[in-house]
Amino acid sequence: MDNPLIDHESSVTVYDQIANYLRNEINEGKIEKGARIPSETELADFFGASRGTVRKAISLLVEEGYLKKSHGKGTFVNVEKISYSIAQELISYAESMKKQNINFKTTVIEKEIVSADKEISEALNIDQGSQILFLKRLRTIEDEPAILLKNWVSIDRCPGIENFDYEEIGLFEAMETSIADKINYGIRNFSATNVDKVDAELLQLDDLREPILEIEQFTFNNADKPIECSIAYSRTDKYQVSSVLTRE
Amino acid sequence: MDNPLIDHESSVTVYDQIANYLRNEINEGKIEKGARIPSETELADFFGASRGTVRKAISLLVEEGYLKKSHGKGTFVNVEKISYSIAQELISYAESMKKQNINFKTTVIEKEIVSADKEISEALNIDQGSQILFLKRLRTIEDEPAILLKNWVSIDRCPGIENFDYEEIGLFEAMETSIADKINYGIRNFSATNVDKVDAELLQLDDLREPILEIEQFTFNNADKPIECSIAYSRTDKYQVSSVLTRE
DNA sequence: GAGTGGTCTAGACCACTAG
DNA sequence: TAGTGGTCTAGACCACTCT
Repeated sequence: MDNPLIDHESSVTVYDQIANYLRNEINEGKIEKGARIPSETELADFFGASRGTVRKAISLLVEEGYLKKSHGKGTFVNVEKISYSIAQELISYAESMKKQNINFKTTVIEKEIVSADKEISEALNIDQGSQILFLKRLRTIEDEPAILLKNWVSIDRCPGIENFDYEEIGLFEAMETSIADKINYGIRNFSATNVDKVDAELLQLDDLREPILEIEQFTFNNADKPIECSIAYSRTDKYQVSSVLTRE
Repeated sequence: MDNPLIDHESSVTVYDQIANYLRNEINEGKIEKGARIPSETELADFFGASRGTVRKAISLLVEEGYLKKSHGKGTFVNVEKISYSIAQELISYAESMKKQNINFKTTVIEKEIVSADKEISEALNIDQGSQILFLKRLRTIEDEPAILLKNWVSIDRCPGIENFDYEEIGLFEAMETSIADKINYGIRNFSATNVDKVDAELLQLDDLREPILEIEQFTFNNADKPIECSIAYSRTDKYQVSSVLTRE
C-alpha cells in the first residue's frame, strides 16, 4: 500500500517531495522550533520510502538551514532559519532581498548598447568592440538608496538581453530567460572604495569620502565563458551584506 | 580480496580515503585538468567499494570544486580549482591563507585580559564585567600588512584561551582546543570603513581616508551562545576576499 | 540497553548523452 | 545502443547519546 503523501508517478523526486513536506510543516509551525523531528527510520516508515531517501531529503533541509542533525540525539528544527546572502549563494541582489522579504524598487539610470573597451573585453573574454549591454540601476529600500549596480553583459553570449524592462525584472532572471544554458557559477570580490560625485549623489552620500562596500562580480555560463561582469556599490547602513556560515 | 588502497581498519571512512586518493591524483596532475575520471562503477570496482560510497567521495570533491559531474557524460576534473574564501566557509583567515598556500606571518600587537564593557557584553550575551581575552594581531604577507584583527573572546565560554601563543597558533584552533564543543557557526558582516591613526599605521596606509574592508564576525558554540566577536580590517590590495559560488 | 544518526553494501531501474 | 550519472531500495553494522 503506497503512501498517499508520495506520488511515485510524479516527475518530482521522492526525496524532494519529502523535503517539501517537511519544509512546509516547519514553515507552518506544525513542528515547533527547536523540537526533534521523527527519526530517520520513523520517517522512512511514514513516507513508505527507504531510509536512504529520507536521509537525502533531510540533508537538503540541513543545507538550507532548516534542520540540524546531532549524532545519537536526533534531528532538530533550527530555532533561527539561517539566511543565505549574496556572499554565500549565487543569487542576485533582487533575489536576496525577496528572500528576506525586503521591499525594494529598481530605477534604471542608464541602459544602452555600447562596444566593449579593452577592460571589458578582457573581463568578458570577448573581442574588443563586441556589443555590450550596459546597465546602471539603483535599488532603493523604503525610498532610500541602498545599492547602485553597474552591469556589462555580452550580447553575443546573451542574445536579446537588451529587450527587457529592468525596472520590472531582475538581470539574472533575464539572463536565464535569454540563454538556453543556465548561469553556472560566479565570482564575487569584496573590497572598499570611494565613489565619484555622480554616484555619490545617486546613493545620497553626505560626504564624497564615505567608504562604500564594493562587490565586483563575474558570471559564467556552462561553457565556462563569462557572460556578465558588474560592480555593485552598497550602502551597508541600508542593506547589510552578511554570511551565516557553519563549521565543517 | 581487499584492495590495498583502502584500509577498512582505519578510523578514516572509506569515502574519505577514496576522496583523499582522488584529490591527491588531481593535485599531482596524474589526472589531467578537464579530463574525465573513471565512471562510478569503474571506481567502485577499483577501490573494492560500493557505488554509493564512491558517489559520497565524489560529492565531497564536487563540493570542494575539484570535480564536476555531467549527467550522461561523466565526471570531470575542473580546469580551475574553485577556491573557498572566508565569505563562503567558516574558516579563519589563517586557515584560508593556508589553503591558498599564502605565506603569512602573525604579529601579536596586544594580548590582554579585560572586563567586558556594555558593547562587548551585549555582543557576547554575557554579564558586564566578565573576563574577556582581547587580542589584536596583524597578519603580514611577504612582510606587507594584509589584515588587522581584533578579537574579543569570552574566557568563561572558552577557559584557558588566554594561554596560547598566538604568533604560532590560530585563534580558531585555540578555541577548538579549549572548548569541548566545536565551533558551531558564525556570522560575518561586510562593510567599508576608515580606520584610526594607530591602525592606519599598522596597516601602512598612506592616507588615513583610504577605504578599508571591514568584516565583523560573531562565532557561536553548539549551545548557540556567542563565544567570540571580532573585527577584521583587510587591505584588499594585499589579500582579496572573494567568493566563488555556484548557481542552484 | 535502547534509540539515534553515520557508514556501507549489492542490487535495481531510470534519464541523459553520445556514436 | 551502450555507457554515464541520478534515484531508490532493503538490509547490515557501527558510533554516539541518554537513561
